[in-house]
Amino acid sequence: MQKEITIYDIAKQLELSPATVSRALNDHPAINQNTKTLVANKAMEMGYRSNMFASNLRRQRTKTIGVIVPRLDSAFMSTVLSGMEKVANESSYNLIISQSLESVTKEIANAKTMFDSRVDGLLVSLASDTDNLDHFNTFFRKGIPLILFDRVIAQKNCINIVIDNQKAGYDATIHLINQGCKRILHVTGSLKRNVYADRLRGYKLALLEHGLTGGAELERSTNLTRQDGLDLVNYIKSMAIPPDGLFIASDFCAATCITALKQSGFSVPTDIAVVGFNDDPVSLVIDPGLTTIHYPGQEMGEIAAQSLINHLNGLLRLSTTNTILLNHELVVRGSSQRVVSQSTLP
Amino acid sequence: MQKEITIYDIAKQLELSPATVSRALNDHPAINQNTKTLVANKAMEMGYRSNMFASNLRRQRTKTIGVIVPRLDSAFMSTVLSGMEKVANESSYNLIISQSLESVTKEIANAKTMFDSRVDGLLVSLASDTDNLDHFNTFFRKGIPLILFDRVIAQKNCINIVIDNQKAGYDATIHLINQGCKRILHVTGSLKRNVYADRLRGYKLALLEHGLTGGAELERSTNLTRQDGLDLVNYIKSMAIPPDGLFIASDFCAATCITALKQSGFSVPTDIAVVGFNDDPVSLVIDPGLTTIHYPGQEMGEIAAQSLINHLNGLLRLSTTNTILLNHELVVRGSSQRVVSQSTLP
DNA sequence: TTGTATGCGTTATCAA
DNA sequence: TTGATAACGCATACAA
Repeated sequence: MQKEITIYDIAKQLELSPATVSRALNDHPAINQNTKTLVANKAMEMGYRSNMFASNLRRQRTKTIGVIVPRLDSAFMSTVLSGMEKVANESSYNLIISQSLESVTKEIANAKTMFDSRVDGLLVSLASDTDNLDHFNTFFRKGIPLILFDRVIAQKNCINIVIDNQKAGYDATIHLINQGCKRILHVTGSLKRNVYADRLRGYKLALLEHGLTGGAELERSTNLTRQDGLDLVNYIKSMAIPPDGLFIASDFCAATCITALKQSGFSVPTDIAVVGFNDDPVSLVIDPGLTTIHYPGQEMGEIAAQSLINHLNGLLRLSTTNTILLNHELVVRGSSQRVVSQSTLP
Repeated sequence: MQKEITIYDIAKQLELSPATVSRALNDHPAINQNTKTLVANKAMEMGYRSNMFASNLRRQRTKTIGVIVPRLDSAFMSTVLSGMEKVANESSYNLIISQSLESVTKEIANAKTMFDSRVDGLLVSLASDTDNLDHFNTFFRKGIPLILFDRVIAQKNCINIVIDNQKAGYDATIHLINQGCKRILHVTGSLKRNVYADRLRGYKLALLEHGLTGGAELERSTNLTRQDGLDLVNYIKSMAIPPDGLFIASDFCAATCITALKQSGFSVPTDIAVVGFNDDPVSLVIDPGLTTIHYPGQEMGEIAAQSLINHLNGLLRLSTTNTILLNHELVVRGSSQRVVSQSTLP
């Protein structure tokens, strides 16, 4: 447990002032090049490490970004986080990550912790029951940038990074219609959240455009869990006229549902064609392969982190950009392909 | 962007000394209860938040735990992280998370960042090509606790948290043997890593005990990716005598392999029985359901974080405990069940 | 039970 | 190009 080396120690050994050492270490333009290398070498030799607290205390910034997500243990979110970590790391920002577990109460507590940790900026995807952004007012008041991604609420002074969920929902539904589906059941999550409300809107629009029937019986709002996937089959069996198409807003839920459908004697895609959402790894494993909307998670994480860092460096003004829209893509696999006889299973 | 409130501001308003305010805020025993509530209320009223940097600078600790994992975007790792976050949050520790992307070079860089961030302790799962713990020497020297989990290297002064991978490998293999398999192919990852080396050892032991043939032809070291799962089928088709059992050290790889096997006309489990590892969500979705070793990820994360925090609080001495072994469990599903006719698919 | 005084390690301002 | 000095906000040893 050796003593910690400070710039004073370096200064003493080099017969310089601490101020000069500090400037040399920070590559200050007004410092002689020779002095810089001298200091750098000495620092290395003595095993110096800068004290970020002292530095942060002085500079009033932390080089830390806070991240609040609904759940850490989701395939989609882990790709997003992976992208964020990559970008943050490259710009030598640290990431403090916490999860709301889909509860606004915990989200509020997490926001407070982040505030007390004095993060330079915040990246947030909202819990399923969050109604407003009041708990981030402390951030807004202090001018700490907040970027919402995936699950967002539109608000001034706050970038949203999303895909066009309505268009994605529309694309998915149109695809089913093109495969000959006439009666399409849509299963979605909490309609408080843009991601689900927008997909539903897209679905309805597509039906409307093609003069197809929708209505309450064909719209199910669930938690999109494994169990919901299984329950769905019972619901389908209970229907007077079962659907011939299924658009489920989560791949994992869709995959369990397909498994259960097959066990109940339904044939996929012949009896019921299925489209999921997210392009979760599971969609490649299920048989038949799951048609889905590819969601660029890694990219979304990278762009969110990069936008925040750019803003912090004054390279991007939040007020000029308000929403960043990422491209999604329909990935057609076996679970929905009726027109072409041979599936494109991987 | 209002001015930041400090304990001095509170002290002035209350006509107390900053020291008293500081102590009151920290619930110091020597402070009058009335004073405490007085200070607490005033702090709340004025919108005070403590400055962690000033505090850390004084106390020489950070209330921050560093986490280095191979990949963020894995189902298993995200459950581990979820457990860690839960425990850390409850004890008001922050988590700084970074990924090595399976590269020892990046792991070294991450370790340095963590060191400079002055984390109070470190939770690490090693990259696939890490040979030793030299890059953590700076931590050892300063007495900063390091806990390795899942992918570990045994070392003095450093807790390992693992499951008994050898026993798990043994259990998986024995199960296949009990299902009548005589020729079992084992597919695993980098043998530098305990998790894979131990599983292989367990596999070999089980074969040995039952007088079954093993050998190089039946041991494949891969990266356990999706592609490896697909390639495996080609390998199997190229074998003079194909295996009748498959023990794959990763569920996702096993699942893709099953899909490919079925497409190549193999029947699972009749022709080839398959056992995976991890109890990844995918194992419930694949048809037939994947027999696997349940790996307690969430629990591992919780225990790792809790052990570290206990140590930091002086409640647990690292030297007394060296390895914490978590229970695994064989979960039997359809992919391996030959003896019982009806599968236990969910 | 409370107050005084000091230092934690940096960086920014001003001066040289 | 470098140096002296004063904060940054807090927690503690010592005094009272």
